[in-house]
Parts: sequence; C-alpha cells; structure tokens
Amino acid sequence: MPEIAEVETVRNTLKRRILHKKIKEVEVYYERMIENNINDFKKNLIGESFIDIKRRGKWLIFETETYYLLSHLRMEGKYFIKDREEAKEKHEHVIFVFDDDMTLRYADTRKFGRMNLILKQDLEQTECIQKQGLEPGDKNLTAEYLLQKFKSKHIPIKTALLDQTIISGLGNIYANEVLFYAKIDPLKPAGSLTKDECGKICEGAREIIREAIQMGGTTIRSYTSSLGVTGRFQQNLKVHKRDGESCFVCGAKIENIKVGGRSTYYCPKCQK
DNA sequence: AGTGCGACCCGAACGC
DNA sequence: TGCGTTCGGGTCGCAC
Repeated sequence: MPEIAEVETVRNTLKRRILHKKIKEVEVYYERMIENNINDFKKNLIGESFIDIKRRGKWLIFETETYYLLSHLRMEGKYFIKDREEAKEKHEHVIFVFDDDMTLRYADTRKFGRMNLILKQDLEQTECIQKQGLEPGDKNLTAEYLLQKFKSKHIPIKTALLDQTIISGLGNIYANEVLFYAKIDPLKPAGSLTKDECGKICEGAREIIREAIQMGGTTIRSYTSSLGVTGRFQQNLKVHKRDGESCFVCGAKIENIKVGGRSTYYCPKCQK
C-alpha cells in the first residue's frame, strides 16, 4: 500500500511522463471519489495541462495553470499510463485523456482514494493540506518539536506517530519501523517520552523514509508499461509483518498486537 | 479538548 | 471448481 515513499516515487515517475500534455477529456466512473461537483471537475480540468507534481504528506498535488488537483491514494490507489485504446479495467475509476491519446488512469480496488480540485490560491486554506505536520525530512522536525506535540498526550506513541498533524506521511509500516529504530515500546504514552527518545524518532523517521524513497525509486524502474507501485522496501523491514520471527538484533520473537485498532509489530526485548 | 470508534470499501484470508 | 464471515487500513465524523 502506498506510504510516503511510494507517493514520492509515483510523483517522480509521473513527472517524467505526463507533464505539459493537454487534457482533452476526463472520465469519472466512481463519483464519490471526487470531492467536487463532477461536471465542474471535468469542465475545469479540460484544456489544462499538468505543469508540475508536488507532494505534501501522502497527498499528491498535480499543478495546472489555474488549479491544484489533490489526490490521496489511501491504501490501494495506483496510477497507470496507458494508451487510450486499452480497455478500462474494473478498478479504474478516473481516466484523464491527453491530446496525444495517452491516458492517466487512477485505479483503486477499495475505492478509498480521494481527489479534490481547488484553485491554486486556496491551497494553504485547504484543510487537508493545512493540517499536515512536518515532513520526516524537514529540518524543523526536532526532539523539541515532538516533545511539545506529545506533551499531555495520553495515547500510545504508536498512535501518535500515525497522527498526520504531527509528522506527515508516516503510515502503519513506518510507524512500526521507526519505533523499532528508536527502541521504544509502541504502547508507551506519547506524553511520557524523553527528549532523547523524541530525538531517536526524528532520526529514525528521517533515515527510514530516505532509505524507503531510494528503494521505491529502484522498484519503479522495473515498470515499463504501468506505474503500479509495490515498493521494494519490504526487504528492509525489521519488524513489520515479521511476527513469530526472530529479531535481527537480539533474536527474541517479534510480536503482533493491536494498538488503536492497528496491527503493531515490535520486539518485546529491544523495545522496552 | 482529547480520545475512541464506526463508516467507508472489497479482495483476501479464514472457518467450517 | 464452496460459501459465508472476518479482517485490514488512512482518514473523517461523531459520541463521549
């Protein structure tokens, strides 16, 4: 499922393929995916071209002359580039047709992804963008920042790491990995973390995301006709989905528990 | 205000 | 090529 590194990889790859092509048609097969009025959405995009693709947290931001198209892949969203001739597949919900008859297709089995077309000047007031916290690579993401954000929070640190208003872009996988890196018990209340622990979280988020983006970049090159994103960072996972296996550091059995309803993997010996 | 939980989805995994 | 049930996962909205 797309996490920040995969979103970043999709961004980089799409940038090389779809910029400056004029949109001549927009097909929407699942209307609830679009936050806007469907007719406005289509009408406003037709005639525009994507001139850049940015990212904020897990949001992809397609820029045109007048608008930003915000796109969130949630768990299973994928973009494909195909010839117009190719038949529509079951889970392709939005298709952008360019004037060279290539298409950009958004596919999403779970239909959880969302798109929102906004005027460029409204970006900073748009709620989903406005409330994003600091990016893992932001130099302002410091132990002091986290200490301040976690202060008075009684929720488990694992849950706090999934809060996009604190650090933006971390999903379940990276939250698990970052806590293993920082050697922190996922159930520890966020407000009880020391400054050192917060520092470790900053460091872990920065390093793990940097590495994952690199691996995502490696994976995408193996795709020729499509941009389906699977990501190869799985190879680097230390705890996620490794329950019952041995910890690479101490050999103890990795455990799987539910924290805030989410699958949480950790080493009970390393993360105390 | 902070926190917890159901809803949104549907394919995969599971139970019998 | 068995079928019904459960689960997962990011985010929002609502209840407490």
